[in-house]
This record gives sequence, C-alpha cells and structure tokens, in this order.
Amino acid sequence: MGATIRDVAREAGVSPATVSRVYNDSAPVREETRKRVLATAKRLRYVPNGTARSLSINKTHVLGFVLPEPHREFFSEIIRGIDETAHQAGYNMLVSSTHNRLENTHAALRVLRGRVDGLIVMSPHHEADLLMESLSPRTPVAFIMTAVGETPYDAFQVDNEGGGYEATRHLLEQGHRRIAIIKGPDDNLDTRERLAGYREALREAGVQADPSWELSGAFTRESGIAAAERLLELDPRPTAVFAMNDYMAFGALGAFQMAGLNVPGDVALVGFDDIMSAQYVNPPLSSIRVSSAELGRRVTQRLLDLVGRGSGLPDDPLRIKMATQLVVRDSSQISASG
Amino acid sequence: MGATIRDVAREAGVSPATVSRVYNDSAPVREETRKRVLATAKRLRYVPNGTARSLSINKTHVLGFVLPEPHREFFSEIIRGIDETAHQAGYNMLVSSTHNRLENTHAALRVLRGRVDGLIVMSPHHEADLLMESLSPRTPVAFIMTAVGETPYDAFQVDNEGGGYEATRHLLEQGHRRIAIIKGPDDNLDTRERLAGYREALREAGVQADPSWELSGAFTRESGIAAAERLLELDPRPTAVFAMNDYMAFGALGAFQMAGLNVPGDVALVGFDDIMSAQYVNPPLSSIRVSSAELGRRVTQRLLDLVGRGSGLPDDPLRIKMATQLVVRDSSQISASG
DNA sequence: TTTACAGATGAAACCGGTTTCATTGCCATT
DNA sequence: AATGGCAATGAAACCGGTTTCATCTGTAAA
Repeated sequence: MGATIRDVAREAGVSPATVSRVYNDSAPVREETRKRVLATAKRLRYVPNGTARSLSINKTHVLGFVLPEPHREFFSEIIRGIDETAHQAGYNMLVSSTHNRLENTHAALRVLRGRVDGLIVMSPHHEADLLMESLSPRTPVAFIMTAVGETPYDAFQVDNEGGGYEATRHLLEQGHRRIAIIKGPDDNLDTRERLAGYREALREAGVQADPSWELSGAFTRESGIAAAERLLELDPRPTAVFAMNDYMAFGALGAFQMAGLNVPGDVALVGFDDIMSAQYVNPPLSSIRVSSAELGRRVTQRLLDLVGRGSGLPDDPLRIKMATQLVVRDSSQISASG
Repeated sequence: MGATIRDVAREAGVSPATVSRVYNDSAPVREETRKRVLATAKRLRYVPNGTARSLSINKTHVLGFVLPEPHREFFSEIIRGIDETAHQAGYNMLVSSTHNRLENTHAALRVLRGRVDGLIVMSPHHEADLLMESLSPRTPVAFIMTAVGETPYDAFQVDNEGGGYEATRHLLEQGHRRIAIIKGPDDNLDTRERLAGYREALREAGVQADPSWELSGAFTRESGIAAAERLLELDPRPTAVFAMNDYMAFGALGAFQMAGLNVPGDVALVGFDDIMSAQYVNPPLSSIRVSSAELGRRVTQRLLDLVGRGSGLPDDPLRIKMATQLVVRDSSQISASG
C-alpha cells in the first residue's frame, strides 16, 4: 500500500488533521510543523488519495462526457472545446463512449454517477427522457445534439435545419433544380433536422421534393460511395448533391469521379461539418461549418456554472442552437469548374 | 442529497450490508428481500455512489490518459484504440491534456493519483524520469512516445527512426539526391528519432547531409508553409522534401504549388502519420503510416494486465516499437506526375 | 494580574460504500 | 433427540481523507 495520511501523521508526530491542513491550507499551521510534515510525506512518498478526498468533500473535480465515439473529427473538436474550458477551471474529463447503443449509454451514466460533478451527454440516436432513470437528480447535466423535448435539462444543438437549408439554398442559387440528398441514419436527430432544412429550401423555391432523391447513408465514406452509385442510375440524374456530412461527400466525390463525371461541372456537391480534409480534397469541398469547439466551450461553461451553483437542475433550461456557416469552395461553383 | 445505502436499508427494513449484497450479488439474499430492497431503491431514486465504492474496494475501474492534446487526428486515433480496449474490459477513461507543459503534466498526474487504476502517459517533450516524483509506485504506468531511458516503466513507441529511414530511402530510390527535411520541434523525441532515420538513409546512400536542408517546424501547417518558403530560396533547390508530419507536408505542398512548382515533378514530397486527409489532397500525399489505434490497443491491454496482476511496476519493463509502413501516393512518384 | 482572544493542534465523527465475523433459524444426518 | 452445516442477515470495522469542536498556549488589552 502507499502511505496514508495517518502514516504520515504518526511519523511526523502530529495528527491526521494537521497533515490535512498542511495539504489544503485550510487552517494555520506552525511553519516548523509544516516543514516536518512535508519532509515526512516526501520521505514516505505520500500522495493524497483522490478518491478518499472526493468522498469526503463531496466533489470530484471531474466532468463526465458521454458520446458515441471519441475519435471522429467532429466529436474530437467538441472534446477540444470541453477540455480547454474544463482544464482552465481545474476540472478533468471522464470520457465514455457508447457507439450509439442505448444500453451502453445507460451503463456509462451509471458508472459515472457519483464520480463526476457534472455530465455532458451526446446522444443523437436516443432521446433524453429515455436516459432520465440513469441520471442523478443531483448531478447537473447538459445535452449536446440530443432530442431533449420537454425535459428540464440544458440542451445545446447545432442549427442543423438552418445548415441544411443553407446548403440547399446555395445549390438552388447556382441554378440547380434536381438536388439529391445523402442522409445519415433515419433515427438520427441530425439527419431529421438537416432533412427538414433541405425540404424547406426546396419547398420555398417551388421545387417538388422527390423521395427517390433522398438516399440513406450512415455518415461513413463507404455509405457515401454506395449512395452515389445509386444516384448514378437515376434518370434524369440529379445535377447537385447535398451530403449530410463530409465523409459521405468524400465517398460520393470519389464515386462520381470514378464514373467519369466532373465535379462540379456535371454534379455539384456540398458536405456538412467542414472537417479539415474538406479544404484539401480535389476539388475542395463546399461544406457547412459548425463551430464545434465553441459548442464544447459553451456547454462546459454552462455546466461549470451549474456545478458552482450547487443546484442539480437549472431553473430555466437552456435551448441553444449554434448557427452554422456555409463555406463555398470549388465543388459547388460552376464558375470554378475545370 | 441523494439517497444513501443507509436510507434504503432503513426504509426496506434491512441492514446496509444486505443492500450492498443485493447490488453486488456478493452473497445469497432471499428473493423476497431482494425485491423489497430494489423496490425501495427505485422509489428513493437510489444509485450507489461510485466514489465511495471505489474507496472501499480500492478500485476505480478508470484508466487515466495524459496526453498533449486530445483533438489532433493522430492522438485521437490512439484514443480510439485505448477507448475500445478499455471499454471492452469495463473500464472508463479519464483524459487530461498537458499542451506539452511539464508543470501541467505534473499537475495532471497528481490529480489522477488515487482516481485511476492505471495510467497511460504520452509525453513527447519530457522524459519519463522527470515525471517519476508525481507517479505513485502503486499505480501501473505505461508510456507512449516518451523517452523512458532506464526507468522501470513499460514503453510503447512508434518506430520513428525506421519511418524516417523508409521515407528517405523511398525518395533516394526515386533518384533524388538533394533531399530536404522539415522537422518538428528540436526537443521532441519524435523529431530526433525521425531525423536519425533520415540521416542514416542518406549516409548509407553516400549522400552528404547538409544542415541547411534540415528546417525546423512545429508540426503545424503554418510551419510547413514557412519552411517551404525558406526551401524555395535555396540554390540549388532540393528536389525532394520529407516533412515530419502530414500537416506540415500539406503546408509545404500549398506553398510549392503557390510558387508555381509541380509536385512531384519539380519537388517530391513525403509526409508522416498518414492521416485521413493525406489521400484526399491533390496530389495525394505519400506518407508513413503508423498503426495508432493498434498502439492504443496494445498499451491498454498491457496496462489492464498489470492492473489485474495487482503489481505496480512490471517485473520486466517492455520496450515496444511499432513498425511503420510507407504508403506511396502521387506526391512522390515521378511516373505519376501530371 | 487577570481576562480575552487568536493561533496551533488533536480527538472523533463523518462521507457512503464493502466486508468480516457472529448470530439465528432451519433442515438433514446419525 | 442431538449434532452439523448451510442460508440469510446484522453489527461494526474499515477504506483514506476532511471537518467540527474542544483544548491548550501565548500574548495583548484592561
């Protein structure tokens, strides 16, 4: 075993209380005593046990973060914002991934209970009220990109509908009328919202939406390829495609070029997320930028506020929508076609 | 306050011990009693306090991960491997970032002490023995990409020297003799090792290394641009460039093209890390692939072994070097030049 | 000189679980 | 009927910190 506070106290000829005071500056300690305690601690290689301390002061200085997968570029940008903000406030981050499985999410929440001062949950496939039973009423929670409905939790979302609208509107403005869309999984909140934006833009422009142009994907490059291949068989073929994320757009781009089509000459393409690679592909991909790091910062800031306030649920739950921004590059501009 | 085990015990008319047994299946409990306890717990919205449990059983089921930044693509691939493996074993991941600051690393290690069952530390700028004083001798530790010297800890590295050698060798084989290199920060372990590989390949080929062709960068796109601009002023100009990571290679690529040079016709280019974007840039970037996720998996597996064994330090510290793989794309093949 | 109060410290309770050990009751065996 | 053994449960100690409260000492104020 490592040395405990009692070992140090005994060896230094003081009480555990005094050792604690030395480590926390929580009360005056005679300079000579302090030195003796620290010397003894060093000799015994004593380091306070964080778990015991947490239990005692009922505070962990840890924020929990439950998300589908930690490594996707988009998520990892959010992590960056969270980490930055949490770190500044002296908090650490306990990350748990769920792979979009409801039971994993429940398990993760239960594991985190009592280990974290606050919780950030990203659950794009499952609604917040399904998770309530695994949430402690005492631990503040903020949701990201999750359907919170009327639940009394803070919610931070990307303005997916606005983004979908912007992307489609941009294609319409380029003169396109036959605009296909490559969707994510149908039960995904982002999918539903971006789709709504797409349809709204079409409706507003007086273009009839055609269900056969709404293809399902899985947010992966492969599913983008598959969707593009199905699009190639349509007659008439769409002249523009809006992919609900950049990975699928990359897949579609490759498939179109493989089939001898010119992008944007034969088919214009817009993605979503504006991940780093978007600017490097050929042609550079137009996309919808989301301030993910900023989202992470804001949600963390809010959570830290709640934690500091000591109240579990906010009096007045937030409903934040982060605006998106259209980034036009060559993949959607006929003028820049080659 | 949330309900505690004693609240549940009192309400259900049993002892805390019995409630504990119900939750842990650690001893037989009469079916009727079990039901009563669970019903009471549900009514009181009782959930066991993880911190208290950890303190009691002296196990947290958490692995700590200390790394420079959580969001870089390369790191996030490692996180993926760690997360995957840890998750399968029922462990969670406590992440702390240091931004390569020694004092942050010390702080992170101290915060994690007693909160984690095992520790993975990535500290490319600072050697392991500088960190020993903040490491508990009881908590197993594995280092990634850190100079461990003779310290008794497990070490997992990328075979940077081999990768640098491979990249340079490839350029030599394409007939290049004037091969420049864009380095990372000079105090970085990866930098030093990759540089050694580069020099070794040159030496072996009988090419005199020229210090003015070894440019310092910072692993960022911007530093790649700056380095390329300096290279453009050299006379004679190098015909090939090895950038120590892909971000810098992207920067250099842009700078070369901006200056009207053809890649690979006028100057061949090889990067390092093979991040996703490498295949999408124009021309696609040759790079050195590192099995980062695999690295994450292996280090985690080893750590879990140590944790399971209950011993702090390994009897026989590992020194693992993960092999790299050259991925040749158009940026370095004259035959494919356009 | 007595009083008052601040500084320094220790004893013990507490945080919320787990676990050992003892006790009780019941059934099977001899 | 006496004995042995197992199932079910509770009391209390324990994990390693923090904190309240009490005590003691020394010095400044009355």
